[in-house]
Amino acid sequence: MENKKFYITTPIYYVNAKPHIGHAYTTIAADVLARFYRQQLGKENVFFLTGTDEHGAKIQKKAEEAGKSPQEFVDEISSEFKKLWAKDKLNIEYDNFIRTTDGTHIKAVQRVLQTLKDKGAIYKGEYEGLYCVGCEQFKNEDDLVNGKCPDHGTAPDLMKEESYMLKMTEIQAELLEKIEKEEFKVTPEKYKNKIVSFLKNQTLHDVSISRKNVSWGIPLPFDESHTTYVWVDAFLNYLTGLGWDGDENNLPEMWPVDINLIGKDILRVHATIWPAILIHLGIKLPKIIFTHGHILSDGKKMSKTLGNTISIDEMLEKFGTDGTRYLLLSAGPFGEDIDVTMERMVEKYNADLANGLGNLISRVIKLAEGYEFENKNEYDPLIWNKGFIEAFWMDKALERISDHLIRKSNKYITDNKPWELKKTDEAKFKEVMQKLISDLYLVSELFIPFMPETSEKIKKALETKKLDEVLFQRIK
RNA sequence: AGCGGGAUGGAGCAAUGGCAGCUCGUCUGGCUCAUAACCAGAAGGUUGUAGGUUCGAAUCCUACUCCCGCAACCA
Repeated sequence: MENKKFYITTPIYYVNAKPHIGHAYTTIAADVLARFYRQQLGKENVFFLTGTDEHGAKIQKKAEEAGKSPQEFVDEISSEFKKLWAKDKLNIEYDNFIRTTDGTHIKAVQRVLQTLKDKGAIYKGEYEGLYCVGCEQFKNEDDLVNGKCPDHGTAPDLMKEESYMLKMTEIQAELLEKIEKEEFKVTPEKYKNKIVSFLKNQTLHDVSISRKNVSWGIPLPFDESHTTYVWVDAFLNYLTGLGWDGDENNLPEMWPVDINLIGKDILRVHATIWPAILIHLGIKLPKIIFTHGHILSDGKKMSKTLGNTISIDEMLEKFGTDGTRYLLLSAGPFGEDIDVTMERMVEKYNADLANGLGNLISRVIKLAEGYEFENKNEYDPLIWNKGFIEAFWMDKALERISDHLIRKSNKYITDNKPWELKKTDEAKFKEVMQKLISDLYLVSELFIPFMPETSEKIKKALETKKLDEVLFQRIK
């Protein structure tokens, strides 16, 4: 059955640091999907949500270090994300940008927590964790260096603290069933397998959903001495981002989520705590959790220590908005880890965009100058990419446009020599050019979701037979 | 230790039982409409190692080597 609406989300990004290439990758992919479905279903039937996650101990600490209030700090970083998504940067066309510090979000979260408490899904228990006395905070294994707090050089103590807990064990069987039956589809397959084996092999323990000594968070409505643990706060954005007020009997029309797009680092929580909350509330689960891989650089995780990071600003500067969008999406199969290096991206940029697409447009426009041609393309652009995009094969979709249209057109020009025909056989010349122009109209339409600006520029050039600027100047 | 992913011509990838293909790079030739771009042809691989199954293996099985990641409240 055909979906009549399409609701897609990115994770909301934690504002402990400025946006990086990974955030950009997820968001570009979501944007391409959203733009594609807007073409298919109409703008009003698509909702694309992104935003920022702004509470928690880590933020509180970072703000302190920066000598700012938490609110100032999160305002600043959140706006960095917004700027990066703007038209002059990555050109992300979201329908809403939610912030977990929005008043409406906070109210809705509190309402949900109260409901969960009333339903008996939340109880008072104890959270056990590694506590650093110097930081007055619980630490995660990942925060530690050689088992010691990096700030204080001391090993944290195993400590217990009063905390409210969300019942996980009792929903485990139901969750597993929903995942196995793909009522709650975790995809690609390998990630589903991961989660299924995880859920089969151990009993989920109840999770702590509050913190006692973190002030930068949403206070529990039934115990103001606790703030809400960030994950619980964050997950609910997928609902509050639609304007939901926290009443489970009054869900937004766009619900459920069609695609929760996430990176593999946050798969486990998204496939356990998030659905657990919804099951407790009696709300339908998202249809699909799509997990994509990470961006590696030279086969390794990007890290400052290794010095192999590639900044998104650097990419934008070098490749422009559409170049960056193209390169990230075509770097490898969506879902797998993709490996990028600046060197290879420059190569691909030159090969596909400058020498391929850009040069093709130049030569066709020059040849067509002074003549009139229409768009006589016979293919339906909405069908052309459909199968691929529905399968999330954005890289394959791009590859096929390159192969079937761009390379073929270049060959067609060489084979038919329109510059000669122009002098010797005008009828044939017009026929050849008409075919080229029509194919390029198709190219411009197919690129709409991927490279909206470029698509526009191509269309304009085809209509006016003039190219105002060189598309994708070759990088030396 | 365990779990997951991977190893294919110089580089990056494709091919899940049937002649090992694509892009980039290299070499040679062609073209001159175009962004020193475009087109054609060529060279280059005993598919990580060792065994096994099969008429047939990159693909299935076993063992091993190496690389990467994960190892629940890290957003």
